[in-house]
Amino acid sequence: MITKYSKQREGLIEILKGTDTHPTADSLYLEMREKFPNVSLATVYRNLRQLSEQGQILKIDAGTGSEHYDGNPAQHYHFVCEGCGRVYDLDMDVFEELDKSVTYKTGFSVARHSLLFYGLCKSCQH
Amino acid sequence: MITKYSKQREGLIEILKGTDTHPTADSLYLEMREKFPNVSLATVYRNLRQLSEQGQILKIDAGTGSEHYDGNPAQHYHFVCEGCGRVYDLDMDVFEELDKSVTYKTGFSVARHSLLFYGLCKSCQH
DNA sequence: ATTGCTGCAAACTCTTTGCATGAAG
DNA sequence: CTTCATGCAAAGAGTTTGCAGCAAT
Repeated sequence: MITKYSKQREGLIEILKGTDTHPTADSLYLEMREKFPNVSLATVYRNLRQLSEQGQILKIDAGTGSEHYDGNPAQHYHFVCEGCGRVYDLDMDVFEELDKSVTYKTGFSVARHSLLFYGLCKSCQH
Repeated sequence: MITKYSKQREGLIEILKGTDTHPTADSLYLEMREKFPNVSLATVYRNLRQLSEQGQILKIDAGTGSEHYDGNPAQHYHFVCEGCGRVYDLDMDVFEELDKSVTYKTGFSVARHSLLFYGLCKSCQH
């Protein structure tokens, strides 16, 4: 898991840590092109994969057709708007004991869980 | 949302209601070909989509690359094995009030939630 | 007779991979 | 000078769609 520095990866991390909009690879690519006009989509994907495998960022499978990425790797929950596809952070307590309790019940070794809420955000309701 | 009867859709429902293995479209297709040797993958996909839009079955986005389908449309939770990719039903209480509490906190209209646990199942641990 | 469903093939979207070049250590 | 990262293009996987014929109402 040795890694060499790259401007592109650094830039990607910077964008991700600086937003709470949970962008997809494609919109990250568009933002990246402003700083790095020649960056390729493949580089964005490769770095996203590496960073999420290292636990530096979070991959969110929201069921919107493409993955969303979260610069905050700490356990927290999300709301997915079925109107606009946006993903929102939720400010609510994490169920800390849940994984252990499932492990106990099932005999499976539970590493983590994901909790996603679906519905319509404020702008998509009216 | 008017629907005509079709043997293929009937057969698909039958397979789905008769298993708890949460198959993917592709493995459902393989099973379908035993009853309907000429059925096409497109038909499987079209019916899966229709049934899940009607709420007759559940689509589970487990992050394994392809969607899994569940013949039991009642709210319940799942465990995804990161070793073999299998999806298991969990026998645990549903957090009934959760959606309402998120609605209250955020102002979003929450329709449902999905809770997935990740780890290794018994056969994949040793 | 009308409308929905099917099979087939082609198209589409998202993501990964092979390869030659370039940058980091 | 060795190894990893990049850009490009091509390939891959999963899913959807257009269309002509068929089955259900």
